[in-house]
Amino acid sequence: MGKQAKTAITPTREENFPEWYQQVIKAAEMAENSPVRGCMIIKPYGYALWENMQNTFDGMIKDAGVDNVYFPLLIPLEFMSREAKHVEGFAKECAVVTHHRLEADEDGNLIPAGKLEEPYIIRPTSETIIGDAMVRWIQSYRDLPLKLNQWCNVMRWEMRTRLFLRTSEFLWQEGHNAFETAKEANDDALKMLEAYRAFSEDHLALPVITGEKTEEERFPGADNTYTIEAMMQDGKALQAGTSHNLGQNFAKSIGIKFQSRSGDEEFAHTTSWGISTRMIGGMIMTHADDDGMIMPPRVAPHQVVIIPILREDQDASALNNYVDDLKARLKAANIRVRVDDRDMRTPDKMWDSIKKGIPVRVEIGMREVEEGVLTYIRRDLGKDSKRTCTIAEFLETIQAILDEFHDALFARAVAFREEHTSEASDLAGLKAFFEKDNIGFVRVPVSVMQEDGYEDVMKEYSLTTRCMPFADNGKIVIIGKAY
RNA sequence: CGGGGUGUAGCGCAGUCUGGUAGCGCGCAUCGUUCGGGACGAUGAGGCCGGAGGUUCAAAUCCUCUCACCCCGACCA
Repeated sequence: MGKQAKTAITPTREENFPEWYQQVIKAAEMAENSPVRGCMIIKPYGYALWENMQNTFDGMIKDAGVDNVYFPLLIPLEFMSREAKHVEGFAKECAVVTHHRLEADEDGNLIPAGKLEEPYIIRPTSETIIGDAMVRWIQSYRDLPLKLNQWCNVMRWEMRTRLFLRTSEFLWQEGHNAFETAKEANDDALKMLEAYRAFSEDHLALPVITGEKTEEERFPGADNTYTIEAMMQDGKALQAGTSHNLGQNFAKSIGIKFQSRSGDEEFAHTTSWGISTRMIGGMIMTHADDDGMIMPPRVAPHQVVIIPILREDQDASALNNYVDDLKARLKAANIRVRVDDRDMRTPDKMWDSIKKGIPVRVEIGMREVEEGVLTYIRRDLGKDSKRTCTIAEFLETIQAILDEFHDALFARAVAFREEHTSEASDLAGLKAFFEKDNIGFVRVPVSVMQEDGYEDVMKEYSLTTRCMPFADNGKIVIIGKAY
């Protein structure tokens, strides 16, 4: 009524984008802040999404000939210092384990005791400890390529955190591959980036620009850093995944060598590549609207929600049988379906499914039961998309509906990105764009990075180079604000 | 680590200046009427007022110390 908001989420994107983002997560029950500073609690609905993402991408990793492994959470401090560039990159944000026991003092407070001879750090990434194993596992060119991946948590002591986008602890996969030749390694870095692009676009409906990072944005110790960059609805960029060609840099600093075909001792060429729970943040900021989340169907925890609608004076058994039967048939068709039979008012269930972004909502009341039909609504199109069809028809078309849903989400995101991408030929043009409070990306010739005053402009508008798109053969660099 | 702010019911807050034994909204529970795009009424449960010490007949309120968290700046997927 009067005090009722027009949108399910307040504030709207327009009013306050960062706050809107937090509220979408809260309303969809995906995650919340934890008692541990900077760390999140991923709730069942959010974790189900992550599991689906993992399952899909894990299959792609295995198709690429990579084996899964697991290495320890703790890394000997000394390992870090083996890689000078690594120290530069991560030392400032490492959590350090210095004790291995707690003792009670006279007041009963627990205090750390048993100081460790050598402290451990909690992995910010596992390059060094996996590299240490590679040193032992690789002796001959016959041991190459060696391709390893692990799904795990890592910790980086971030100053400012935001759910999914930047948390001190986050979940990811980190791949670490070693090769005989420079070309193989570079090809591999590009191949894994292509896997990220495919995963992102074909499964998350997240359009990305593939390209190479500029020198200033490159991963410490990498020869090349490749990236997928997405544009959020506020025009900011999100680096959604990176793949690094480390050349022989890493192998040299840690000692990964092998006997080559000619019998000489050579250093391996390595790559590393990762995507994380950050991608979930990207999906939210790309797809969600002022009524909450919109889940891309291929990874959505529930693709279809069935809401039974029953008045108290009606007999539930006929409806229940009808709904159970439909559910079974959808499951048999490999559709992830949920029946919302919770003890809640019907309108509340509907809004709940909207805020959670379940792609297709099916409503079934006695009307439908009597006629052998169902009514469904697409989340992205809203109540005007309401259709009634027979059960048979629905079963036949649901996969196509979900595919169309995916395509529509993707097309909408691409259109947004295109609308908010401009071209400029020089620094003055770049400055003019951001001076006017425009949002989005500006494509400029790479020579702009050489212009006098370039750094001042970048700093003034807090801009960063996002990437040099492959599509432009390294002639263009995309500049924008970023997460 | 600098600058600013906040700790009172599950959540969001008022009360603090001007001490008098704790309140509002949402949520939660029960009952009734409701239920196809956010319902309403009635009743009810729930609080060592962040912690410690002090002043006082009396402290959420005043004083001292402490802890935690948030925001803004320097780093990052």
